[in-house]
Amino acid sequence: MMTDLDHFLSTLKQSGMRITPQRRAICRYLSQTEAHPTAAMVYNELKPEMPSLSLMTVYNTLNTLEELGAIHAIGQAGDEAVHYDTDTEPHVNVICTACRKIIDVPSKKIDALKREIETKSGYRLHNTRILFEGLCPDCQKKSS
Amino acid sequence: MMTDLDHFLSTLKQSGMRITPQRRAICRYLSQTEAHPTAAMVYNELKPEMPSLSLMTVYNTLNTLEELGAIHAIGQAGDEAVHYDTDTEPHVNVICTACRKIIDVPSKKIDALKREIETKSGYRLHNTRILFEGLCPDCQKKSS
DNA sequence: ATTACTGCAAAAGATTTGCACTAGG
DNA sequence: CCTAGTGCAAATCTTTTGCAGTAAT
Repeated sequence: MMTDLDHFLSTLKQSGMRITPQRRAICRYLSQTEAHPTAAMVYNELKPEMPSLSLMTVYNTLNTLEELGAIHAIGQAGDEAVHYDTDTEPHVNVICTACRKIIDVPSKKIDALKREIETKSGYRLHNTRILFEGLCPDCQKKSS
Repeated sequence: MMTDLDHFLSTLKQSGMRITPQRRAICRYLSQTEAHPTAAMVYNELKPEMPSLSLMTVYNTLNTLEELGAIHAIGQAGDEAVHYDTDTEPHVNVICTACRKIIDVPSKKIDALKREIETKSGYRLHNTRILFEGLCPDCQKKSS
């Protein structure tokens, strides 16, 4: 079976990029996390087990992976920094304005929306970023 | 007739905020522009006619207007800074990856998508940010 | 052996903060 | 009059750049 980790690594290799221990660690983290991490989050998670890792390498690797289309930048989620999404299929990101949790929600409606916008605007679309903000079930309970 | 400018100013006033010449100028610019400006763009546009204006006041005012819901931040559009949108109705922003032009496109499908996501996720949604990236008609011609 | 990658330090760019002065209500 | 707003300078935070040493292929 082809794991997500293998997918990331072979994407790098096929583009002529070298597989370094740092990149391997970053890809492994990305393939295992449910979060939508920022560069700083990746760095803080991996730093303990790889003290030599520098934040700059994290930025480099995330940029490279994004250019190769293996991950997507979903922009700042109401906060400071750019969050990344390892799910590259069109889907909706939903973020809780209270606890900042981000989840992915698929929808069959996205494709039709994209085609409608393409027709109406005349643009040829190749990237989709849909973000809803709201209160997650947990935070709804807490606030009531 | 209630102009957009009046709308912005009365929103400020009703929240107990003072109407200063700077805020009036910023609101006037926002009500007249077709662009999706960043703070720096607003500043550069108004600086010639109001040399005393400071970038900081622009940030303050845009933040205030956003908190009041009069404008929306649409996040960085692939580039550096946060762009603002004076259209607060749910709609799609489409940005050209070549010339960076941003247009608004309405769609009746957004409401159904939002309801679907609300049902599937359990989140109570209150903000919508939909961004498509692609090539605008002009840039398609140029590249062919 | 090459050449790309890493990591440090410093830079760049956007946004925020502290504070004295000014002016809107 | 009194408080909020302004504008300056400096701080902060994220991200990028320059460069010498290091390591992947």
